[in-house]
This record gives sequence, structure tokens and C-alpha cells, in this order.
Amino acid sequence: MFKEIKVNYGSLFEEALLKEIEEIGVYKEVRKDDKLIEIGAYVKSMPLLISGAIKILREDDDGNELFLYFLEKGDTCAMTLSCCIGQGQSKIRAIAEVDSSLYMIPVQKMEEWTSKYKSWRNFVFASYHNRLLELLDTIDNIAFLNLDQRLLKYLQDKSKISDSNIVSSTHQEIAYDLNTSRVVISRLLKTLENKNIIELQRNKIILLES
Amino acid sequence: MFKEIKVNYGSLFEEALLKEIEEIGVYKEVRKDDKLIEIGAYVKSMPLLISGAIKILREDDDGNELFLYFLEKGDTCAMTLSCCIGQGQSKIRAIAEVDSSLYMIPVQKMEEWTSKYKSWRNFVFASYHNRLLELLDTIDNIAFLNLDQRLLKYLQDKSKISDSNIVSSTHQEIAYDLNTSRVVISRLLKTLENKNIIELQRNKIILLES
DNA sequence: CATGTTTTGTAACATTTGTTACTGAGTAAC
DNA sequence: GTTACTCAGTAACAAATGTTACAAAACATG
Repeated sequence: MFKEIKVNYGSLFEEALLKEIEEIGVYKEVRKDDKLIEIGAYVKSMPLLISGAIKILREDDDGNELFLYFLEKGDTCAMTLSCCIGQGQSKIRAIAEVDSSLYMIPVQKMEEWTSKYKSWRNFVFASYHNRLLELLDTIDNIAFLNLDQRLLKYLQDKSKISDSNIVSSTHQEIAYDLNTSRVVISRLLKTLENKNIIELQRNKIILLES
Repeated sequence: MFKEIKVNYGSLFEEALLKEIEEIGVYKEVRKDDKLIEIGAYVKSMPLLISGAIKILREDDDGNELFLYFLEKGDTCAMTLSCCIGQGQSKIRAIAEVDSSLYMIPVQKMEEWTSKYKSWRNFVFASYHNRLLELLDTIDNIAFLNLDQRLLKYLQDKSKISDSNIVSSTHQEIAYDLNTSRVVISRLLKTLENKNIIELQRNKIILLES
């Protein structure tokens, strides 16, 4: 299991840090659709993603959902880091998009390593940086694009994550992620199909060439 | 001038760091509407805001604008920090919302201080944290609220920043910030006026009680 | 295959937001 | 005061998105 850490993070972290991660980190496997973090939950450990992908969602007080971005291997969740500093409650929900494996690091180690290891510091900064860019991208999408374009991007994202041109979702699931209604998604998907951009099947959307 | 730094950051930073800031930082005053950073510009120094407020904007390739959030005293721009790590080009535009004063710190110092001063490290982390929360808030607004609610929030934000219940903007300016058209803003403002939430004057919007 | 459930398609209509065009009110400069 | 300019108000219409309701298709189960 541990060699996985080396493969993904070996070039980033110095030997001593890798060793600490091995000693302290807890290896964990999660299945597709497993919930990793719920909104409001207290964050006690931060994940280093080894394989798979994690979907990060936002939800408002009325239960409206919005997909933010995916975490992939080599990523960590800056939002989690962030929560360790603040009041500690998660502002987001994290759900395994596919079967995934990760190393959980207790948050207490964070500050310690931040002083001790320059490579860890850089990793954390880079992680924050990437999350900021992702959020900006999300903002661009919802602020500047129409729903049909957002939908297409969403499908392409999903396709990329699962490394397949088939997206296995119901229209309702997509509607939740984009914070709209099923009927609207069905309508837009049908339009995309008529333009020969996708092909529709039950529980399946096939992205045609590209 | 320097005592300003002490007033705003004295409790955060240790003596030695304050001293370095004094030696190395460049004090700068900007006028309302002065542009601090342009999109695509290379970021060479990071600002510590002493007084006033800075408006942070996003813009897409077609020139569509979107207001993100305000920086206030005691804030720094995590986006700037972020840019120092990445390719160095700014992803956002920063414009003085009111007359403001700030200390500019050359980016080279950043990494140095991050190793050297724990308080600086914490400040930087806290800054990232705050920026992430602001961006999440922005996302909530554009994803979950209708334009009339977004408009009202925007007016309240502006009012708070200028510490006055009068917002001095034209409808066109507001439209740019919310990425919509002047006519739409005029319409919604008129509705808010009819509900006795605001009062409209030329170049001026007065927020009534609350 | 009979039944119930989930998923999708579609129509009809409502609401929100965007666009174009025109008007008049307020302001500034001369 | 006359003129020019900026800003705001509004109507009429267009487009995008949301809602409700219903039916058909696909699938799962017994």
C-alpha cells in the first residue's frame, strides 16, 4: 500500500516526510458514492488522494446542491486544510466519484509538518493555489456560460475522470449537480443529441468523438 | 506611516517580522478607482492592506466582468500569493473601491518569511482560508440566488465597505459588476424602490433602514 | 408475462433575465 | 438660457430557464 504514496508523492516530498506519512497516515479505500465528508462535519484528518476521484459539492441552507470540482490523484483537499484553521466545520461535501484510495493524515500533524518540511509547505501552498483556480473556473462556468454549455463541460469533466466516453448518470443526478431541474436537463441533453454531440441511453450518456 | 502596520498587524506578527516589513515594504496610497492589478499582469509584490477597500473582479475572454469580493484592512490578496507560485500571471483585476493605503512586499520575501516566521505562515494560511470562503460565498450568490437578491446583497456589501447607507454608483456600473445589463438593473432597482427597501437618486442609491 | 418502479420524453405554461429602442430628467459647459 | 452629454425609466419583445403534468419506455421482480 505504502509504495503508492511513493509513486504519487515521492518526487514531491523528502524521504523523512514520506517516512512520517507511512507511520502516521491511515490507508483507506472507498467505494463509488461513499460519502467522505458531510457539510458541517468536523474535520479531523486530511486526505492524500492515491487513486480514483472525489467529487466536491456545495449545498446551501435550502438543500440546493452545486458541483464544484473533482479531486484526482496527487490532490489533497485545501478545503479540509482550510477547515482545520477556522472553526473546523466543513463547508463542502465530498463523495467518491469512483472507487478510490487515499491516505488520511491527522490534522495535528499539519502544523508540525508545515514548520518542519519545506516540501510539505510547498505542497500545501500549491494545493491552495489549485483549489483557488478550480473555484475561479467554477465561477466562470456558472457566471458566464449558459446551461447547455455548462452541461457539456460537466459531461466532459465526468468523462475525463472516469477515463471513458460514457457517463453513467441519470438526468436527475445531473440536475442536482448543476442545481437545476430534471426536465431542463432532459431538454438540453436531447438538443445535444440532435446536434450529434452525444448519444442518449437509459442511465448512460455517450460522448461522440470530439 | 509605519505605525499603521503596527496597528493593523502588530498583534499578528512578531517584532522581528514587523521590523522587516518596515525595512522592505513600500508604503503606497491609491485613489478610488485606481487599478492595482490587471488580468494577465505579472505579479511582483503582494499588498498588505492598511486602510480602505479593494474590489476584486474576474473577467472572461469576451470581456464579461464579475465582481468577486472586497479586501479590507488587515487582508492580503491570496490570489496574489497564489500567482507567485504558479505562472505568475494574475487571474483577477483589483481596483481601489475607496482611497486606500497599503504596504507592498516583494514576492521574493514571501518564501523566505514563510520559512522564518511562524506568524507569517499562519497569516498566509489564514488569508488563503478567507479567500476560499469568500469565493464559496460568491458561488453561493450566483448559483443559488436570483438577480434581485444578488443585487441587494451587492448594495449591502458596498454600503458596508464605504460605511454609509448611500451607494454612489450608476446603474451601468452595477450591471458590469453583476455581469448583466443596465436595463435589467434599472428594472430591479425600481422594484426594490417600490418595496421601500431603497431610494433612488441620480448616481446614488440610498439603503433605507434595515 | 404481469406488475410496479425508475427513467426519460414532451407539451404547455410561468418566470426570470436579456435586448432594443426610445424618451425624458438631470447636469455641465458655454 | 442653449446645447450637449450622461443617466435613468419604461415598453415591447426575445431567449433562457423553471414548473407542472402526463405518458411512454426500460427495467426489475415476482
